[in-house]
Parts: sequence; C-alpha cells; structure tokens
Amino acid sequence: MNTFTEENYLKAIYHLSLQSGSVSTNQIAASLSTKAASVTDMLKKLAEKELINYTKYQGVTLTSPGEKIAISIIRKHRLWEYFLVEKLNFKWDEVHDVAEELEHISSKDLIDRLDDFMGHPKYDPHGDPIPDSSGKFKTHELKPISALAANEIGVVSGVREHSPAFLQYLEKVQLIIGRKIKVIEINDYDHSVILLVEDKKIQISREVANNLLITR
Amino acid sequence: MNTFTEENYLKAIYHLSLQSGSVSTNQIAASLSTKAASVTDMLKKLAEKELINYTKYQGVTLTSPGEKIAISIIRKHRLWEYFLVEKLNFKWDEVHDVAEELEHISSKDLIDRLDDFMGHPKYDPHGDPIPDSSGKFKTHELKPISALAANEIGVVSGVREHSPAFLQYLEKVQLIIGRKIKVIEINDYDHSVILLVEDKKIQISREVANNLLITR
DNA sequence: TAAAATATTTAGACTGATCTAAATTTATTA
DNA sequence: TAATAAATTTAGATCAGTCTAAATATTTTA
Ligand SMILES: [Mn+2]
Ligand SMILES: [Mn+2]
Ligand SMILES: [Mn+2]
Ligand SMILES: [Mn+2]
Repeated sequence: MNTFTEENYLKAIYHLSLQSGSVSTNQIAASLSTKAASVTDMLKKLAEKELINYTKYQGVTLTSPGEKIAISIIRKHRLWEYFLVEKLNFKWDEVHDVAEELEHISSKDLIDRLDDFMGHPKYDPHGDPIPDSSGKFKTHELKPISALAANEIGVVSGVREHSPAFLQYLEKVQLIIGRKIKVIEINDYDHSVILLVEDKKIQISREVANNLLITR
Repeated sequence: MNTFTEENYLKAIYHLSLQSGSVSTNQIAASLSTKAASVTDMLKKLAEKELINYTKYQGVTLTSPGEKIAISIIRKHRLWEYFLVEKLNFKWDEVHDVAEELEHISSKDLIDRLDDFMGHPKYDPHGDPIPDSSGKFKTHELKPISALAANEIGVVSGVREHSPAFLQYLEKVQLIIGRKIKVIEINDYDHSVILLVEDKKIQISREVANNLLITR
C-alpha cells in the first residue's frame, strides 16, 4: 500500500486536475501547505511508482492507477463525512478534519460495509458525489447562484468552499443542501442577491452567491 | 499529540505491565515485532517526554500521563471493535486489524459520540472492558475454564488469546460470549474437559480450557 | 564467585519526508 | 529578443523510526 503522504498528494493532484488539467508543483505545494522542493521529491517518487505522469518543469497528471487511488480516498472521505453527520450528529462544518484522518484507513471491506450500513448515499453532507465501490460517480449539473437571473429558481446542492466559517454562515441563514431558492432581485452595483428561501427574503453577497451551488 | 508509533509502544507497555509489573526491552520488542535496539531508542524518547519511567537495563513502567494515553488508545480500539461487530456485521475474529488502525484516529469528540451512538457498551466483542470517557473501567472476575472442577458452572466472558484461528474455533462450537457452560468431566490424563453448552456435550482440549475465560 | 549465557545499549547506517539555499529552466515584458 | 521575473529542481541537511553489529551490563550456572 501507499503512505498517508502519498495518498494526500494523489488526492491533491486529483482535485487540482479538475480545474486545470495539468497540475504545477507550486499548486500542489500551496494545496498541501508544503514547499515546492518537497513536492518535487515526492513527484519523483510517485512517477517512479507510475502513479503520475511527470516531466520536469512540465507539471503532472495522474495515471489511471493513480486516479483510481485518488478516487478511493475521496470515496472514503465522503462516506465518513456522511457517517459523522447522519449517525453521530456532527454538524456539516465539523466533519472535514476528522474525515482527513479516517480517509486513510486502508480496509476496503470496512468502507464497503459502512456504505451498506448507510444505504449507499450518493452525496456527502456538502453535496459532493460519493464514488461507488468501483469508483464510479456522477456529478449533477451545478452552477453558482450568481449565474441565475431574477425570478429563476434552483435547489441548493453544493458549495464551492468548505471552510467552517462559510458553512456555519449558510447553516445560520438556512441555505442548506436541498433548500429551494428563488432569485428575487440582483443588485447592479455590488452584485448582491436577494433570495426567497422558505418564504423568507434574505440577502447574500456576491461572494456567497459565487460559492453556493444549485441545480435546475 | 503523539505519533502512531509512540502510541503503539505505550499500549504495548500497558498490556505487558498487567502481567509483569516492570516491562523489559525484549518483551516490548517481541510484542511489537521489532528489534531491541529500536526499542531502546524509543524508550529514551518516551522517557524524555515523561510518559514512562526508564532506567537503563532496569525495564520500564508507565507514568500516569503515559498510562492515560495507553488507556485512551485501548478505549478507542475496543469501541471501534464493538462498532464493527454490532453495526457493520463483522465477525469477532475479523475486527482486530482494522481496529489497530482506527485506534489512532485522534478526535476525542469522535470517540465519545461513537460511544453515545452505541449506548455506552461496557465490553468489547471479546469480553474485554471498555474504559469510559474518563478512562475508568472495571474488569469482572475472570478465570479459565481449566480452573473449574466437575459440575461447576460459569458464563463465557472473555478470551486469553485473540488469534482469528482460536476465535473461529470458539464460534464454530458456539462457545461465545454470554454462553452458560457446565463442566461435566475432566480427563485426568490429558486434562481435556467435557462441557455442557446449550444442552449439548462438547469436548475441549486443555489448551482451549486455559484460554477461555468465564465468570461466576 | 568466575565464566558463560543472556539482555540491553551504543555506534553507525539507511529510508522517507521535510526544509533552506543555490542553481537552473521557463515565462514575462520591455 | 534580451533582460528580468517567476517557477522548478538540485544540493545538502535534519528528524523519526528502523536496522545490524559491536560493546557493555546483568543474570545464570557450574
Ligand atoms: Mn471534507
Ligand atoms: Mn465533503
Ligand atoms: Mn483487538
Ligand atoms: Mn478486543
């Protein structure tokens, strides 16, 4: 098996790839709060194991075995988050750090049984899709609230930012996963948005509108 | 916090202390499948942190902070084992290795919530006591079946050996935790024991009789 | 109680993961 | 396109945990 550290690198590369295709040394260093020199060392090791495609100075992509490992870590992370929220009554802003540890527990049998126990959930507490036992998953079509025009409606289905502060704020104003919303008005000047949520009007900033994702 | 490795050393020292008081370098090395020289290195580090009392060549004991950590690891190990058996339908011979990983998840909040979720179990699947949130626990009075005379009765309440082979054997002959047993006859020659279990007579070897613990 | 056996520690080396500082390559921009 | 800036890699060090082989201490036993 691979070390914790290798798993964290593969996961970071996977997440970064979703936005940018090929991933740079500095991106990885920033995302793992480490130094570029350390990243280079690890990239050599992962390339040696054929988990990434790496050419000096050119950035990296995951190989298919590398991607498989990354997805299995993400599956574990999201299933554990679901467990913590649904069974142990954690709040959605409290689960990430614990899941960062739990995702490295190696037993595949354990995670598949946990999945059974919870009835094969499709999305984690933050709306992110949970890969199935074979690594397959489908994301729903998400767009930020800021992409809606006045009078358009949607269902809160995900977040673009996972910081506890942002999640706590959303909880406080009841903008939680599954809520139906309707855009009432968009302020031309600062792009803040007034929404109808559960028959109540609330105003959110452009920043929030950019980071809160909806379907439909 | 402490590393994975430090936690394993403290736990090993704790378990060994229960039998022998002060624990030797070689005992620790055997129990962790490592070499005496590595143990000496780690003992120096743990002594430096004041988690053990260590004088060269004289063996070690845990300090009170060291014991507290050891007990917290054991609490986590046993609660996770209980969870795996009761909620995820693992067999009692399948849980140990997974629990060896799970016991190092650091969140105290997590383990206390898991404890709540399961209704504060007092014993793990092998009959071992689960320390409570403050580290307190009481063992019931256990003795091996081999300590019983003919016609004496008891309730299966623990095992002295945790190997999958032994646990599978016990499961097969239904000598599981909670079963009432009665000694019918003890063979003078090989000390094998004939028991009454659920209205059925079964014969167990001296070895099994020594490793299967009962109450009453 | 002195030799022999056993247990333990020390010395020195290796691996994985990390760092800083210096060198090199690639990208930007004047 | 040549100079400058930014990104990346290399060199060399450190730390935790481990090992083997050698040195030293303790225990056993004759
Ligand atoms: Mn998370
Ligand atoms: Mn999540
Ligand atoms: Mn166990
Ligand atoms: Mn157990």
